[in-house]
Amino acid sequence: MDDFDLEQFLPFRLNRAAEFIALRFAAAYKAEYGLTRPEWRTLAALGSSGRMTATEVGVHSTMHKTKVSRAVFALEERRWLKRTQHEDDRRVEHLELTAAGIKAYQELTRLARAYSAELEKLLGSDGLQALSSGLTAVENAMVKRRR
Amino acid sequence: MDDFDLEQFLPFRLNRAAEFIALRFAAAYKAEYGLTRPEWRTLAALGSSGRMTATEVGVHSTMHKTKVSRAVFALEERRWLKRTQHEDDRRVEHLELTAAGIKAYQELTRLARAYSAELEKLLGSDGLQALSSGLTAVENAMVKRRR
DNA sequence: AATTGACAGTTACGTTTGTAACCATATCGA
DNA sequence: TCGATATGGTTACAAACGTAACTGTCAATT
Repeated sequence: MDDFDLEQFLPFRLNRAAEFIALRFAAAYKAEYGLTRPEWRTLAALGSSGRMTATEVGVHSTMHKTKVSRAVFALEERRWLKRTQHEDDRRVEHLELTAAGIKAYQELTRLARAYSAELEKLLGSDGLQALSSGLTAVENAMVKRRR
Repeated sequence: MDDFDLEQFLPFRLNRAAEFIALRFAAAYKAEYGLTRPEWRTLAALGSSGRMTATEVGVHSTMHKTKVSRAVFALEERRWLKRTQHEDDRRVEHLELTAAGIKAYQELTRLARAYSAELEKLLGSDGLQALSSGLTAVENAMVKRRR
């Protein structure tokens, strides 16, 4: 009917691939821990980088303030995270994982690593390599076009 | 603190890239036509393949029934799409774009093509090539793991 | 000191989503 | 021919989301 093909359109393909790849992993932390994606990301950010502010978490994991805010609240309720006030600037709060949070983080990163290995098998190392360098190109473009 | 890095984790990278790439295009059809993504996808599917059922649209564009259902409703309200009943099976309805729908489809595919060109410049043809073959690998994996 | 503007984080509100239940119709098997 | 089961599509409900407005605090300017 026309020569446009949704199947070939990069935004569509990228979206579909991301949904497929990310959802399979999300299912794990959702089913086993009842975590949302923003919560998992916040946990991962704090777990790997240690103490951070909410804004820093947002930058690190590319999430909007409100998502971070809600995720922090949820993790705090679960006692996986505690806040402490910055002394010099009372607007800022430092976020840090509790012992329980660190434990959860470690279990989840174990899952994440297992999933990475599974992905390598699923995509083949060539496929993985191509995808990774394609993503790097996108990431470079993102920096350039940072709004 | 640990050797896991969210920044390196493929599901995260893929998600972020997809958000970036798709959102930039989505902004266009959202701002100019007030379309949602499911609506755009449905329009694109029907525009390029002609008459289809709702289920077929869902398969073609990997969307859940409910998304398709709502998108069809919205497009119908806008008079961009009309339904006709299948004679042999009254559960099924065939979907088809109206003249206005086809016109919108054509304008949007023009936008889509322009965006594709812009992406090539943004990512470089090497980056684009890599991304595309990486996505192909994911797509092959999706077929294998079709749930 | 008072005013202004910027910034960290939260909250309210309307929209979009996913899950599951649902209706209507069709098909299969006894 | 009847009952069970499957299928196409819709709807109800709760959860998640984005936008924008908000609170509280800080810094700069006067």
